[in-house]
Amino acid sequence: MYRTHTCGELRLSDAGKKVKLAGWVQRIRKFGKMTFVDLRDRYGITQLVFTEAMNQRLEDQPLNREYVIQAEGRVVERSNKNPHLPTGDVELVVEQFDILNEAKTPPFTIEEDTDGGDDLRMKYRYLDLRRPPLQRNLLLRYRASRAVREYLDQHGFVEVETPFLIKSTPEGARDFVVPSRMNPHQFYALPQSPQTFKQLLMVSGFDRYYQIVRCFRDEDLRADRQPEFTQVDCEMSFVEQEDVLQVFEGMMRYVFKQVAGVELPDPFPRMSWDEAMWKYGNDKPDLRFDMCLHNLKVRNQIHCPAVDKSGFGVLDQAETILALVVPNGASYTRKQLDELTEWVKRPQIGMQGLLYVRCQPEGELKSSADKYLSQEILRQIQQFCHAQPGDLILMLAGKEDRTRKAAAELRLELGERLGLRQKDVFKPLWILDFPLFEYSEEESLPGSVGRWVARHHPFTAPRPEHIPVMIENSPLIPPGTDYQDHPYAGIKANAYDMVINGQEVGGGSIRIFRRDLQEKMFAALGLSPEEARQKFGFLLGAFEYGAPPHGGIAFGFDRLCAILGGSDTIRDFIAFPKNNAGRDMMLDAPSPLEESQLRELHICLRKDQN
RNA sequence: GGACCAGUAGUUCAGCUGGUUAGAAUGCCGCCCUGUCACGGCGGAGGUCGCGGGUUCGAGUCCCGUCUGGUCCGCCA
Repeated sequence: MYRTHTCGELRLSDAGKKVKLAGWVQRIRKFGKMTFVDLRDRYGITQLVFTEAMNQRLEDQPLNREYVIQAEGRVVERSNKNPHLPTGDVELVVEQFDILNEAKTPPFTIEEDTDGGDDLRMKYRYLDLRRPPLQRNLLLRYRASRAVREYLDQHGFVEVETPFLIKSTPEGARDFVVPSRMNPHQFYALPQSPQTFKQLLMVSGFDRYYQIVRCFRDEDLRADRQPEFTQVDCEMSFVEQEDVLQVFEGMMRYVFKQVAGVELPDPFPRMSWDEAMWKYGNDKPDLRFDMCLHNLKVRNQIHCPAVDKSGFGVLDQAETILALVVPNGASYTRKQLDELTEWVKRPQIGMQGLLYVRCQPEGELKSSADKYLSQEILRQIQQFCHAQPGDLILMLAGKEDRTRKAAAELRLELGERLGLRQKDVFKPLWILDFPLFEYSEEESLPGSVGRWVARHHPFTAPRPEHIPVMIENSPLIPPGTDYQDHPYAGIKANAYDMVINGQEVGGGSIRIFRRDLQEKMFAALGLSPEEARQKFGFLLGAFEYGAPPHGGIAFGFDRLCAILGGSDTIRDFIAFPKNNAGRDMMLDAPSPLEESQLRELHICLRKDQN
């Protein structure tokens, strides 16, 4: 037996016991005739004391950081207690010890806060994972996955595994691809999600399915995006949107309660996609603070008469004018305002500038466009935005899409600077009534300028009242017409996203379950009947054998864990993550293959163009 | 596909308008220390300034290229 106790469990009540501990040497404090050693395992730290003879033996068997040792001795009450450690009332007086394994000096400190950069920490991930914060994160992840399973199990869901080696799909993200040795010149794709399989399970009658499953998407990455990531994938039969929302906000309430001790609201607030875009400029609003957008002018429609023919070109020529009110922001200095202006002019935001109106406490209005805008106009803008004396109005003007996006970003930035995005506050909501289609100008169909692409995925059902619009109209967008005027632009999906604190944690839809509508959808997306049969024949076939109405949802599990842990970085919640180029820095993958292996796969590499 | 930032000791970083022998902290090694817990004190070792080219009397510093890492836009149904 290597140990009788862990390094986190000894207390004053254990004093006098003879125990064995094993773990890693965290830190050594040497004095001439005695030595203290902090011994660490995942349960905690216990101080070992080497006195007299034992201290002598350290001369022959010196210890160092991260050595794995075993120590035996008596637990005693400390004369100097350490209130910072749970085990700080006691220490182990070592009577015998063994070095189980020596260790090189690690390249960074293995402590609560490390001195290592991301690069090194990823390369030596097994060392980084020794650190308490990462251990806490992985334990939180484990608790979250258990809570998910408990809840879904209690609600009659069945976990079913689906294959990883599947068929490439035309819509959506780029597929990761796996060559088939036994089928020369043919390739599997790794699933972007088990979408079609879970629908087939509904056709099979499984009724309530879930899976905590890895998904793969070969797209460019971000700090919070991994090429392989984990979803909680769910599907139910004989349900409408309302049923799905209730089951899964219940799940989220259960998980938050179990894992973080947080009570989420019952029910979750709901907001249409249109309202979210109008008030927050964003389909995943952060409701931890208000500061809604004020729509002074939208796509050349005047909502605040003061900005109509104001005589100020920036406003008069803008397609859209949006404003934000910073409570008590009138005290912002010129320097702070200039800084915000620079912020919106960054290429990623891309605005020409930022207009501001200070509502002085005495009632006077001071604007960066005083030369052009009268007090009367400013007064009307103030009233439109419901700005109080002492507040600051920030205005953005320009093209609708960019301006709305910039205003949304500015809102979040201001919320951040004002400390309104607290880590321990959780504001969930549902976003409903998404557009079914999105316009893509890159790909065109014959006789059409651009084409429609599925905003969610091609299996999403339209809202029932919009089904006729889809059936009765051609998806083609004739040259010379505006796609925004096309009937398809107004079709809403029977889809829903769950948003928490400005992050999309899950999304799903009621699915199409009739062959005719599914074929119409494929046609709308520009898939010929032959292509549709080739790519999705199995699904269309299944729909001919009694497919029940069904719908579901999938949650991004990595991100959910990060939110539960109050962190922005999902990498810290994945045991072995990849960097932003999709590289595993520890394995140094991906890597070239041996020629023999390529030959076996019937693959020959071609030189890059240019 | 594009933009920006960084690369200097094991590690985290400083190094101004180019100018003598490239610094700090921490870690590491040695010596001293019986109550520390971020122990303390004294001493020491440790550098191809990412790589290649250029400008210059002279480059860590300026220019060009390249590689690596990071962040973002596009992209991610």
